Parts: sequence; structure tokens; C-alpha cells
Amino acid sequence: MKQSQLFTKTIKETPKDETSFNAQVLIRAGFIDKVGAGIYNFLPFGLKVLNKINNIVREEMATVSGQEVLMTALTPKEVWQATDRWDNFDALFKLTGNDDKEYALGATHEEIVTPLAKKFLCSYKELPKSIYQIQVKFRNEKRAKAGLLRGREFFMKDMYSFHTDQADLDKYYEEVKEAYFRIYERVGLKDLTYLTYSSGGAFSKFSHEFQTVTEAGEDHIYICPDCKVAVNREIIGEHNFCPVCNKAELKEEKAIEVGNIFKLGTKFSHAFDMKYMDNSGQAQEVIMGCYGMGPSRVMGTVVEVFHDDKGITWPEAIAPFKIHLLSLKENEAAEKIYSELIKNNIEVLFDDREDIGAGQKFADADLIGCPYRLVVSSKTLQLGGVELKARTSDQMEIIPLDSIINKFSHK
RNA sequence: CGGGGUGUGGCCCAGUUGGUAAGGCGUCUGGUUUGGGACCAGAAGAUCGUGGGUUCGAGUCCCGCCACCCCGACCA
Repeated sequence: MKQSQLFTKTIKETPKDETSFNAQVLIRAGFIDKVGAGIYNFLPFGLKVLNKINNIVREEMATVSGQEVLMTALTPKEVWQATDRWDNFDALFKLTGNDDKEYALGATHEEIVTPLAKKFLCSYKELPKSIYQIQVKFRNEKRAKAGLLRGREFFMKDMYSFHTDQADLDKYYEEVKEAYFRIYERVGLKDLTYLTYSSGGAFSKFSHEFQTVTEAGEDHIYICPDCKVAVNREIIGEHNFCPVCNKAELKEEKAIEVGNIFKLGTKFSHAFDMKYMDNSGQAQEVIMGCYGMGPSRVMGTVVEVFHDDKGITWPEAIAPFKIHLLSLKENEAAEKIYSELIKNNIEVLFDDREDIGAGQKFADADLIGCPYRLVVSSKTLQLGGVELKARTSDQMEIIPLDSIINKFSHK
């Protein structure tokens, strides 16, 4: 991508109606744009990052046999009435069609996925199955805040699994737990992310959240230093000890909930009368689990965790580009490098803008936060190459032109 | 939903005891620059969130509404 052709440009001043760091820097760098409280446009850079996160999620959901679908965002009133949530889920955005038929914008999809799965999963021979989607969700939050961390419209990966019995759900649940940690590892958050015990509802003692420790978080968790698991404050009254080792000295931290997995039991299969035939010909209620993760919230969390005073420091796996190539009045030489990188499928943002000072190009590169910066100038060409600098390092080195491709095909 | 705060060109903002809006960023033109958000000269761009009211006169004072931000409550 050539920066001279880019739809967006960076903004020097911090937007005054945002105080959360992730929103400020993502807006300034041109990743997102604000439309209203908790409502953001995703711009070219932002969409690239979001898609990278989504693709990691897709790869890991595939390892637990999740099949991707796309369900409706417009959901009829009747399905919510079936579970008694039309009047009890106050974050539902409700609307009325021309025929006076009422709908809600999808806030979660148990009410859609259960009738859907009922059509196909009828026998023990067809279970277990797991389907998921990555979709915009709508929640009428009383108070949206903190940029991408809590929006009224946000991206969610929601997966639902269907099982013949509790033991099968329990086993699958553990597999998904592992897949979630692989996702956090790949996006760079694993070291700060704790399996967190939370309230479980009617069908299991606990549900599990994945909480990433950062000052920007709005949840409070209590971490067991020995077991590396945590307890959410919402249940700390009844469980003020580590659920794994019973240790009582837990460390309080602020954290962002970047995922949540939940054993639903038969709550929804019962409401929609979803049963399967067992091998003796008896109809049995299906056991369900659900597994949520917000890619847009993950993106905001990554920004809260990976930045310095100059801008974002993207982990390589989800950076909008691997390399930011800056031409300081040497577009001809830089253009050759750019074409070579493109030819070798190495993602590069090429700052080919003319009449833009070096200072601004450096400042933009730091703000946008690609992992590696290559500078081409008369100085570097005289030294026989280009200057290479990692975003998170102060060290620069001159590398020969013919070594660039080799260097980055391996990184 | 309670409490607090803020609304002035695309963005950040100044605006005194009420007298018709200043500056910076960005944009456009010309020139000078080019390794850390450059400089000079010129230009365009504002029904001051919105609706009432007070006044000879309202960005400024009063009332309603709206939007945004923060704290809290809420967040299967």
C-alpha cells in the first residue's frame, strides 16, 4: 500500500471527546473513526488488523472442529420470547418493521442458533457439532466507554456447541479453553491473560472468562500467584480463595475481559425443544456450550497493552503491515524495494509521499506502529543499503539492498 | 439510569463587565526547505450543538432539549 494513495491520514491533535488511550491513538493513526458513543467506523488499517485477528480466530476454531456460519443480525421478537429474554435483556436494541412486526438487533445468538441446529442435529450420530460466526453484535449499553473496549456495536466471535451428554461437553469445553489460549498467544496477550473463574449460572459452578491485565481494564480480578488463574470480583464474596489450590492470598488487578466460555446445559435446547434420538430410540435434550470472544475488543486491548508515548507497537501477527518503508526523497530506489517486497508477499506500507518532511514520516511510522521500519535516503544509499529499525528498539542498522527480501521472508 | 463536565470552520482551541468571532493544525496557490510532526507569503472555510426567552444588541445571561466525555449503577 502506497501512503500517497491512502484514504486516511494521521491526525496531530488528540480528539477531545476520547480519553481512552486505544480510541485516541487508533483515531489519530487512522484505524478507526467515531460516529457516536461506542460506534466506530473501521478504516483501511483498522480493518486489516481486525481481519488478521479474525483469521487467527478462524484457524483456532478450526482446530476444535468449529464450522463457520453467518447468522442474521435482525432477529424476530418471538425467539426472544421463547426464552423470556425479550423483556429481561435490557441491552437489546428493539425495532419495529412496516408490518408492526417487532425485531431485535442480535446481541447474542442462542435464540437463533438453537432453532437452526435443531433442523440438522437430530440423532446421537450427528453429535457433537460446533458452529460459530464472526459478526457485528449490538448491545444497547447504558454507558458505552473506553473506545473499542465497550461499544454498542462491536465484533464478536460466538461459537455454540451441541452434545449428547455433560461429559462430552466438559471435554470439548477444555479443548476450546486451550484454543482460546492459543489465540491470545498469537495476538501477543498470553502472558497477561488469566483464566478467570466467574459466576456459572444454573448448569455449572463456574463460567470462565479470559481476562487481560491492564490498567485500562474495568473488571477487577484476583490472581492466584501459584496457579496463574484468577477469580472475578463478582464472585469473590463467595469464593475468596483460589478455586484450584484454595490459597487465600490473591492479588487484585484491573483487567479486560477478552473472552468468555459458558456451559449452557439444556437451558436453550429445552426452550426450543431441541432433542436428539439416543441409541435406544429415546428423545434426549441436547447439552450446549457457548464460547464468546470480541475481536474488536481484542484489538483495543492489544493497543492498551502494546504502545509507547509515540504510538502503537503492534505485535507482528496482527500488525497492519510488517514493514513501513519510508522514502526520504529517494522514491526511485524505494520503489524498487517496494516492488520486490510486494512480489515476495511481504506486507509493506510505502511512505512515498513527496513534500512531506522526514520528521513527519518518522512520527507517522511510530504512531501507526508497524513492527519494522526501513528508511531509504541518500545517506543510507551512500552507505550501501537501507536503514532497518524495529519499532520497539532504538537500534538501527544499515542492511544491503539485496539482503532485504531474505531478511524478511524469515521473520 | 443517578451525579459531574464539555459543546465555537474538517481537527485542537481563545473569546474579559453582553457590542457580530482570534490563533494553531489540516486544505488550496506560489516560493524556500528535506534524518524527527519545517519556513515565508497569500487564500478558502463558522447559520458559535439545538429550540425558545431576556435585551437596542447574545458565542457570552435565563429555560427546555440534544450530543459527547468522566464517576457510579448495569453488563446471560
